Amino acid sequence: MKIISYNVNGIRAAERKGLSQWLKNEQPDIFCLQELKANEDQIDLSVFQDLGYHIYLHSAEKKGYSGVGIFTKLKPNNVEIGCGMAQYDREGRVIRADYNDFSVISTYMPSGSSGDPRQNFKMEWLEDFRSYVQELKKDFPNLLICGDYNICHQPIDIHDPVRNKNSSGFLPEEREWMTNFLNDGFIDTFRHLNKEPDQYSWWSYRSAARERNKGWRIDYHMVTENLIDKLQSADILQDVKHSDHCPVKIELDVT
DNA sequence: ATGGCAAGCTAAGCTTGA
Repeated sequence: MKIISYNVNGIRAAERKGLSQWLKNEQPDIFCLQELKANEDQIDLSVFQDLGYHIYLHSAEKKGYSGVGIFTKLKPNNVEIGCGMAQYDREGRVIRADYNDFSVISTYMPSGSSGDPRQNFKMEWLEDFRSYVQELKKDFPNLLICGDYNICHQPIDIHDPVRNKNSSGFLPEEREWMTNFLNDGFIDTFRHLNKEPDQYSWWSYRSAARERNKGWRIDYHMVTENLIDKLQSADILQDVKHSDHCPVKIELDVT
C-alpha cells in the first residue's frame, strides 16, 4: 500500500499548479492532505473522484483556513472526523480512516509562529493530542499518523539548528514532546530508514530557500512499533512543487 | 533583530504561516 502525505498549502492553488495530474501519475492508494484552505463546496472534487478516490474532508470553521483530508482508493470500514475536542476540531486538524489491518490519521498540527497565543495553543494541542493517541491506541493498535507536525525533531532535521534554536517549530519543549511521542511507541519511518542530512519537507517562500535547500523536515509518517515489520520504504519527494511543502511517501505491507 | 513570500479573505489591506 502506497501512502502519501502532503501539506498542499491550499488545494485550489495546488491544483492550478497541476496537483491532480501529478496524483494521476503517482497513484498512491491513500493520499492524506493538510492545509486544504477550502470548504468542500469550494473544491472541484470530481477531478479526484475520476481518479478513483473516495474523498473525506475535515474543514475549519474559518473560511480559507487549515483543513485536512483523506483521499482513498480502498473504501475505509469507518471514517472519524475530528478528535472530539471542540477547540481543535473547529480548526479542521484531524481525520481518521479505519481499514482491516490498520488506521490512518491525517493531521495538521498548529503553528506557533504568529506569537505567544498560538504557541501556547500549540503546546496545549501537543499534550492533548498525545493523550488522545494513547487512548486511541487501545482500540486501534495499528496506527499511521501522518501529516504536518510543525516540529523539527533533531538538528539534522533543520538547515540551521543554531540560528533557529528560538524559532517555533524547533523549540526545546517541542523537540522534547516529539521524543516523548515516539517513546510512547511510534517510529519516524523516514529517519528509521534514512540517516542522511539535508532531507527536508518544507522551505520558506522567501530568499530562494528551496533552491538553496534551506529547509525544515516537519512532515512525517509515524507508525506504531508493531507495524515496523510492514514498512517497505519511506521517501521525501523533494522535486514535487505545488506547495511550500513537498509530499512524503511510505509503502506499507498492509490492507 | 528584522525582513523576506505566498494563499486566501474580501475588495486594498489584513491574517496566517514556520
